[in-house]
Order: sequence, then C-alpha cells, then structure tokens
Amino acid sequence: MPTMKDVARRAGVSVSTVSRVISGSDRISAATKERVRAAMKELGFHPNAIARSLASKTAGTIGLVVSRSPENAFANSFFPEVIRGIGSVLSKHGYYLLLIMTDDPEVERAQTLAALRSRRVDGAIITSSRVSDTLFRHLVDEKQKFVLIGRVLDDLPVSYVDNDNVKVGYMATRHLIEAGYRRIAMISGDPQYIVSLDRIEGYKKAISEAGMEFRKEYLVNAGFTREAAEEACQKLLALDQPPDAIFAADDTMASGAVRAILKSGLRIPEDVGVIGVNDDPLASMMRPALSTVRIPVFELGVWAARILMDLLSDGETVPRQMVLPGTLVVRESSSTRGLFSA
Amino acid sequence: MPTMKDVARRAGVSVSTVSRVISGSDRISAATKERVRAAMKELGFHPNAIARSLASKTAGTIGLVVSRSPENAFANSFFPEVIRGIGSVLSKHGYYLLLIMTDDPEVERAQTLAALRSRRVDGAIITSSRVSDTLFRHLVDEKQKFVLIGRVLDDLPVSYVDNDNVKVGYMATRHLIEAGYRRIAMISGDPQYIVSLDRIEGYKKAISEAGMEFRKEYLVNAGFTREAAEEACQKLLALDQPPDAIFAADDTMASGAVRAILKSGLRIPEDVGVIGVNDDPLASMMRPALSTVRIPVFELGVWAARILMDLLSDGETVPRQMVLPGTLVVRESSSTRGLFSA
DNA sequence: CTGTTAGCGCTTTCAC
DNA sequence: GTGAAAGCGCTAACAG
Repeated sequence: MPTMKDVARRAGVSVSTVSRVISGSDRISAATKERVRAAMKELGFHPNAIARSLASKTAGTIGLVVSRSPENAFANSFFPEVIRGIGSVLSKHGYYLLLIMTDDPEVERAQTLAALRSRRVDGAIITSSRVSDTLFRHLVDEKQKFVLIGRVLDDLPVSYVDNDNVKVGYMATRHLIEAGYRRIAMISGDPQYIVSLDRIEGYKKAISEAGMEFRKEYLVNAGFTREAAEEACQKLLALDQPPDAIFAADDTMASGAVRAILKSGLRIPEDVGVIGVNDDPLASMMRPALSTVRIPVFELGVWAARILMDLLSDGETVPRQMVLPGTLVVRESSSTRGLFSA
Repeated sequence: MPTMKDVARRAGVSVSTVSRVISGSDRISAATKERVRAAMKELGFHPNAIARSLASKTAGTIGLVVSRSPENAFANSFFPEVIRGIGSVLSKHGYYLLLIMTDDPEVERAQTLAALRSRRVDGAIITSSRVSDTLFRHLVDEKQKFVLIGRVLDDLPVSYVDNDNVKVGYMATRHLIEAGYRRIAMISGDPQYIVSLDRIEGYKKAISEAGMEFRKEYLVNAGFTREAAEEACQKLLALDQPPDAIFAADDTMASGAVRAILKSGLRIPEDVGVIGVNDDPLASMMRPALSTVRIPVFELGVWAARILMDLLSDGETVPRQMVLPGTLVVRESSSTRGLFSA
C-alpha cells in the first residue's frame, strides 16, 4: 500500500504538504493541491486511519453498548431505531460506530472499559441502566466520556437522555381510567432496571390521583418476556376480583396479556382493556390493535449522540441531562370501554 | 495517561520487556513479569490500542455492513440475530465490530470502501446483495477481505454464506400444495435483490413440478413492506379466479396479506392459506399464527464470521461458499386446509 | 505557501 | 532473559 511518503515523492513535495491537502488546509496553492491529488490518484493512495489516529490522538470512533437484556427486548425495534438516530448524528461528524454487544453482562462491562481505556473509542453511548451498577462510577472516576440512554438513581454527574418513564406509566394508567376501567392491574418488567421502577411509580401515581386504592396483588412482575406476561395475566384473571384492565410495561408483554385474556374467553376491550409501551411494529399488527405509549427511540439516539459530540469537542464537563416525553397512541385494545360503560 | 515508557521506568526495565509481558511472551523471568505487572497496576496503565494497531498492522476490528434496505426489514429480527452470531465468533478472536449502517446506499458503499481502504477494519461482512452492484468487484480487485451474507450472480471469486432461497421458495410453495391448496399466488419482494429472484424461482419450480400452470397474474411484487403486500393481496383477491393460498416472501409481507384476507371476510386457513419466510417473533404472535420457513440467521452470522477469520489468519485466498437450509414451520395459517378439502 | 523535524505509543528484529 | 533502536504512517509545531 502506498503511503504519504510515496505520494510526496511522486508529486515532488514534502509529506506535510500531502498531509495538508488531505486535511483540506487552505494555505496551499491550487497548483500543488492539484499535483498532489493527481499523485494520490495515480498511486491509489488512501490515508491510513490508524496512523492518523495515533498522531492526532483521536480514534474517530465511538462505542455503542447495547445490552442484550430484556430491557431492550429484541422482538421490538429499539435497537435499530436508536442506532439510526445515533448514526444520523455521527455520520455528520465523521465518526464511526463500534458495537459492543454480548450475551454476558460481565463481558459487556469489560469490553466497554477496555475499549474506552485503550482509546480505541473516544467515547461511548450506553443503553442499559440497572439499579445497581458500579460501571458508571468507574467511568466517571476515570473521566471517560460517555452518555447514558436511561438514567442513574444516585446523583452521579453523568450525562443522560431518558424518556420520562414515570410519566409514561402515568399516561398509560390514566388513559385506562379515563376510558372507564376501574380495576387496573400492572404487569411490570424486571425490577432490577430503573425503567421498571419508574413506570411502576407512574402507575401508582395515576391510581392514587384518581382516588383509587392501590392493591398490591394487582402489581405483578413479568421480567419483560411475553410468556411470563401471559402467565402473570392468567393469575390476575384468576383473582377473586380480577382486574378489568391491564397496563403492561411494554408491548411484548402486552401481547402476552392479550393472549391470556382471549384464551380465557374474555373480550378486549369490552371485558378487559389493555395498553402497552413502545409502539413497536407489533402493536399495530396485533388484533386487536394495541393501545400503547410511544417512546421516541430515534430521538433518544439523536440526543445521546449530540451530547456526546459536545462532550468530545468542547471539552464540556458539566453533565447534561434530557428527558423526552412519550405519546399516547390509542388503538382498539382500550378505546371503546368508555362507550360501553357510559 | 501513562504509557509503556512510564511502566518501564517504574519497573526498572526496558519498554521491550514491558511489551513482552503484555503480549505474554514466554522468555521472561517470573520475577520481572511480576514487577512489570505491579508497575502497570500502580500506574493504572492500559495499552493504547491505536498504537498497537499501527505497529502490528492490524486493526483488530472488522466492519459489519448492514443495509437498511427492506431486504433486511427492521420489523424482523434479522439484524440483532446476525450480529449475535457474528459476535459469538469474533469475541473469541478478540475482534471488535465496526457497524456501518446508513439510510443512503451510496453513503453505505462509500463508508465500506473507506473503512477497508483506510485499514480501519481488517475485513468486512456485508449483508446485502443487489442484483447489480459493482462494489464486490471493486473489493475483489483491491484484494480486500470480506464475506458476503447473500450471494452473487456472476462468478466473482467472493466468499459468501447464504440460505438456499430457491429451496426456501420451493418448500413454502410445496407445503401449500400438499396442504391441499390449488391456486397459489406469490407476493414477492423487491426484484433488485437476489434473494427475491431466488425465492421466485423456487416458487415456480414447485408449481411446475406439481403439474400446475404458472399464472403470471399470481406473481406480484410488493417490495418487502407490509402495506404494499396488503394492497397486492387485495388485488389478488379481486381477480376473477382469486388464489386460495398466498406465499409471501417474508413474514412482514405475510402479515399484510393476512390483513387483506381477513378484511375481505375470508377465513384463514379455510378459505385462503398463507405462508411467509423468516420465522420472526411476529409470526408466532399473529393470529392466526403464521406458517413460515425459518431462516437460520444466527448461523449465517456465525459462518460469515468464521470464514472471515480464516481469510484473515491463514491468508487463505480461495473463496469459500456455504449454503444453509431453511426449515418449514407449520402453524395455523396453512395447516388445516388439507383436512377441509380432503 | 511549503519543508524540516519531532514525535504519537507500541512492536519487533537484532544484539548480548 | 533483556535492552537498544528502528520503524508503523501520519500530524503538527516551527521555520522560513
């Protein structure tokens, strides 16, 4: 492979001149610029990114850590959407994306640290936030640049972009109440994730605000899988006073609940209302079409990337935090109850 | 950040010695090894990956090019599954994954070439194969290392891993025939992708093999989207002699067909049978549950990565090509027709 | 506007 | 077993 040296020789200039035309310096005569360009072309020269990185001390790459945890369930479209958002920003800045994704949380953690410490990446976007995780503290201590999609419980100075999950839970529950349902249960996700806790909080808030009583038997955990949700829903329906509406913490779980309800011979939304969260493609394809709270995943990616870019360029040091709202999407699984009971 | 030089000074050895303990050379006394390790720890030293790459002339990273084309529709699980497969192999070899994914095919192409030429990646796995694409020819000419998931039409010497799409089309169609359907239509994907052509070929083969007549009005193109498939299916149902079964080139399109059929008041599978391809999560969640041909996406990723590793290590030069079979998965949307007509 | 000269941090002969 | 020295290919002062 030809190097800058070869190009320089061929064009009859020095390597710094070649370097300058590559980086688009302005103080270069049009003539030499042309000559160098020609030489590069003739030799089929392409600058070596590794050498550039070493000399310029920037990798030009940022890491994306995607937990394969059920939190970002792969049946839904979180993953491609968030990448699309991130990519739309990074490509403008000429950054590449290094993907860190593994089945093993320990390996994930190790690889994230390694990539950052070895300066293989200039910064990272991390998409998981467990309740107890010391990774962030380490990263902060080491002054690594990163942005979290999610949030932290303690007051660590980290930048993050989150959707307002308390509000998401509130909106979903509130909608069911307004639609006329009165015994509203929640099928929650794995409580080791902050997102789960937040949505539960929103659920409770809406319940109490409506003057309803919070029943602990109406709050069940199904760990973000469809099967667990179906089972959990069966149990709910078998209660002495079964719920007349289900708020599932995501659409996949909602689909499990729908299945349990239909199997038991009840109708949706007449007998039982259902609402999920995410608005993944599944939601609109289901029958009945699923009401849900849409999460702006693409936007989460965009903002995470923007904030990281700022962190990297400005040397900005105060953490920035953003919270994006969800949107209620009413479909068949909940909308008409009001009509029936009214 | 401390460098090897700092470690060397602290341990009272030379940099080459430090380098040796890092790379795990054996001709190092246990004592110095210990001393160096201690020094690294005390200083919080982590080797700089970029510098290593420059000196060793390997990036330690491979590129994954994912077309956001409808071919790998994002409603389905192709993307995460193939990455999971690739990752399971790469992590064993200590390689990282650089993700190249953009909305614009031209940008995608440019970035792929740039990453390879700049030696930012040692090789690439490419997941799209359009009928007319000169990218592969360029890559071959430049002796770049890459593996294709898909296949090429001409006899370019490229390594690839593909699923046997002719057979996939054949199996799906054949199943419908055996289930008792007699007027079988196909809703095909975008014909600019080789995968589409192959599945059509399989469809035709099964039709003619069964002594049925191929009707061109039964073969329609719906470009891999659900909406287009729904519309296409409506038109099929409006024919003078409407089909009694639909083979859709993927599950997403099949879901569109299902919708059109149910809307028209027909029953599935009694009046019309439906089968898709992929077996993404959607298929089992739909009602009626969708029959489909499962594609071994994880395995495609595994093999692509394995072959690429061989290409990179052995300096292997003869292209390797693999074809993986699909599996028929019979569910509610097609299984019982035989019983009715029998 | 362009060339000279040091590095960037690590690997790798080649000696001893 | 360990060290010295020469790069890997590029960037970035500093001169001029």
